[in-house]
Order: sequence, then C-alpha cells, then structure tokens
Amino acid sequence: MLRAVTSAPSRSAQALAARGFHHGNLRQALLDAALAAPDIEGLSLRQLAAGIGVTPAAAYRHFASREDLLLEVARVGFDRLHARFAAAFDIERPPRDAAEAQARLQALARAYLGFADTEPALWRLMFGAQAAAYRATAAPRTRRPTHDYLPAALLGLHRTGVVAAPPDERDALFAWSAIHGAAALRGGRVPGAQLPLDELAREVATRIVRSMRPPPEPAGLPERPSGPPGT
Amino acid sequence: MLRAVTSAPSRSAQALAARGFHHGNLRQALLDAALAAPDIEGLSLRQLAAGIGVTPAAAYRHFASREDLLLEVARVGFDRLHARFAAAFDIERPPRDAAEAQARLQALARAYLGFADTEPALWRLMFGAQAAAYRATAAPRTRRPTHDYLPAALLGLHRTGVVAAPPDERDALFAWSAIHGAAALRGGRVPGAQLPLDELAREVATRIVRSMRPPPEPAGLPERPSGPPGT
DNA sequence: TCCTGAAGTAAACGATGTTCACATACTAGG
DNA sequence: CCTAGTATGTGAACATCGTTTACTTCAGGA
Repeated sequence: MLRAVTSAPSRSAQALAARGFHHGNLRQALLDAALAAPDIEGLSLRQLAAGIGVTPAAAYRHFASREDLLLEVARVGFDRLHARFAAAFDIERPPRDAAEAQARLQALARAYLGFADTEPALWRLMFGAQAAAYRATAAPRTRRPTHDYLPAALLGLHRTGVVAAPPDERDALFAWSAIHGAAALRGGRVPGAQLPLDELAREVATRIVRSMRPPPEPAGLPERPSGPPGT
Repeated sequence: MLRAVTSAPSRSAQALAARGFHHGNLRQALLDAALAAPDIEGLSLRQLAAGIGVTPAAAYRHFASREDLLLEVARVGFDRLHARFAAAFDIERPPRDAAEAQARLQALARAYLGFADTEPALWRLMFGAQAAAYRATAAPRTRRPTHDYLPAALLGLHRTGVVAAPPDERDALFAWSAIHGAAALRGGRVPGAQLPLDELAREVATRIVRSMRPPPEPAGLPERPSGPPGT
C-alpha cells in the first residue's frame, strides 16, 4: 500500500508520495507485506525491507525484533479470526431452535476451516508447531473473547434440547480437537481431507453433536486398554 | 561402534586421539544429537556439529543439506510412531469382541497422544506447520503401513457390532482429526487439555465411537448454516 | 529560524547454511 | 608390505541472516 492518502495531509504529501527520505507508513507496510507472504514464519526481515524499498535497519524503528513483528502479525490474525467468528453467528442472541443451534456449530466450524484454508500461512503462524508464544499474545480486545464462541455454540445445543447434558470442558476440548484437527489434516494426504469446505464443516459439526449425545446402551469403555503402549 | 583406540596416535593432538581423525559413525551421531534436541526444526547444523566435536562441513559427507538431515530424522520418527502403533494392538488379528475393539481404538489414540507427549519436538517436525514435506517422506517399510491402523480399528468396531455401518473415509478422517487435534491442543491453554494421557485417550476414543453411531432420531443438520461466514 | 526528535541510511558484527580445496585415514590389490 | 583409491575429515571462504551503532535527513513547534 503506497501511502496514497493518510487521514490528514499535514505532511507534505506530494514530497513523500514521490518516495522521499521517509516512507510515511513503514510500520503498516511491513505488516502488510508480512501478511501477504506465502510463508510468514520463514520470511526474512531483509527481504521484507528490500521489497518495500527500505534498509533492513529501518524496520527496527517500528519493531523491537523480527519476533516482535511476527507477534504483531499474529495479533492481526487473531483479529481476523475473531471477525469470522463474529460473522458466523451473534453470540449475544441465543439460538431460536434446535436447527439454528446446530447451524451455529456448523457455521463456527466453517469459519475456522475457512480461515485456515484462505490464510494458511497466517493460520500456521497462529496455531502451528512453534506457535505457543504467538498464541499467548492473543489479545481479544472484544467484549466476548474469541474462545467463547465454541462454548456458546455448545450451550445453545443444550438449551434447545439437541443434547441432553449441559456442555462441560471436555465437550469443548473434544469439539476444538475435531475442528482444529480437521483444519490441520486438510490438504494433507489423508483420504477425504480434500472435501469441500462446506461439506467438511457439516460433517465435523454433525459428528461433534453426535459425540455429545450419550449412547443408547450404557456400556462404557473399560478403564484401561487391553494392551497399553509403551511410555 | 566407537573406534576407541587406533593403533598408533602418531598424529597430532590429544583432542583427536580420543576418537581419531575419523569419527567412526558420524552419521548416526548427528541423527542421535538431532533426535535429542529440544527443538529439532530450529537446530543449527553448526552447533550440532560442534557438539559432536566435528567441523560443520563434515556433516555434508553424510547429508546433502540441513533439510535432508531433518528428513532422515523425521523418517526415524515415523518408524518410532509405527512401533507404538504396532504395540497398541496386533493389526493382523481381528478383535475378539466389542470390548476389545473399543479398547483397540483407545490404545491407538493413547499411542499417538503418548508419542506427541513424549517426543514433542519430533512430533512437531513430523506433523507441525511446515511438515508437509517431511510427511511425504514417510516410508512405511512394513507390511502394514502406519496409516492402516486407524481404519483397522474402526473396522473392528463394525465387525464386533459396536457401530452399525462399515467405516468409510469420512469416519477415518474425523477420527484422525479428533486424535491429532487433541494432541495439538494438549499443553495449550484450552481448558481440560491437561488431562492425564490415559484419561484423554479414553475420552477421545469414547467420543469417536459415539460419533459413528447414527443418532436415534433421524433429524440431520440443514444443508447450509443460517449465516454463512465470509470467504 | 533554529532546534529537537522521529525515521531513514550505511557499515559493521557474529551466526548461519553451504561449497571448495586440501588433508587424513581406512581398505583393497599388486 | 607397500601403494593407490576412496571415504571422511579439516579449514577457509561465500552469501545471507538478524541486529546494533553512528550518522543523516526530514517535519514541525518554540
């Protein structure tokens, strides 16, 4: 983004527009370039700066380190994910009926899967292998934090009578596992992982709901498996 | 096989006298050191070589590149995972009854979760964000490839009457999603993710089984969610 | 108008992956 | 037993990386 028009052209806009000494909005330009990179975690700060047409050291006027820049990028990612969740359903309004409650869970799964599919590099940065540090920085800055949506959706299922018991931590953990796992496996070699997004979301949501309904015959699994694997 | 004492330390220096000019088994030593690293993906080839007491360039006699070394490490990881699966249950012998079939799925989940828990760096290398390349190199080299175990466990559930329908690709995909997702979420900030491994495996296996049993009332989810999220 | 601070440059540092020419040690063949 | 050949190591070098330092340029208020 060439700093076309900032809010107030108090600075000599023409002089800077012609690529003056100062860039004008280097911080945002760096963030934008990083967000557009196909491999955010692996990007080079020098290449990033060179692409914008600026010296590597200039980046250090706006970010303490490369890690700090990535942290800010991840923060933008969490904002975008939150926006998708907020668009999936209105968390403040309870679902009308069972069908809407189920549709909400499906929409939430679809939102997460769609985010991972549309912005894979950003998703990897946020939830990838080394992402613990970035995840910790997830600043909600919203009235309802991002991680409230799944429990809300599950609670809606119970309130509308779709599932018998009120959802607990384990229900949410399993639901997140299934959704996140589906996103992680998608694009891999696992058969069926290339399902269309809508279909995959419906499949996952349906099975999550089914997993919450207690089985007809009350035969639980044994406490320990027959052959426990090595440590 | 440490070639402890060469015939005559006629050569210079006591430093070399211990192991001689040639290391003896540098390739394996590099692999072992990499496998023991707390962060395999982020390790430095120079530090690795220095830790063994060898020049960085020496590594290139055994590996084409750093990436190639990591590829070999991942291969070892897949071998270890396969060994855990093989220890979970005998894939050649069908389960005796419903209880054993369910215990097998639980043991398989326990094996995967235990691997991720015991060797997190290796698990991240194999299934982490940038791991597509490493995953592609998964050479089974066994009669029954590693990815056969889950379908076999699901088939056992059907054969013993635990689930009605024979398992298809989507059943396996969802089961893998749930198990892999649980491994990914474990250690994170998600509430309940710090469950003991045995308990987590039992929970996941129970819910996977439940998700495969069709619901009592045949009310499917609607084709499309009420509010589809943005692209 | 000058002067202060923000935001850029240029050069350098150490660490990294990788390559090259060279040195060494094990091994096979006469 | 010597010797050639090959596998395996060394050491120096290259480009690139993140990062720091000292200097320069520009904008805006006293």
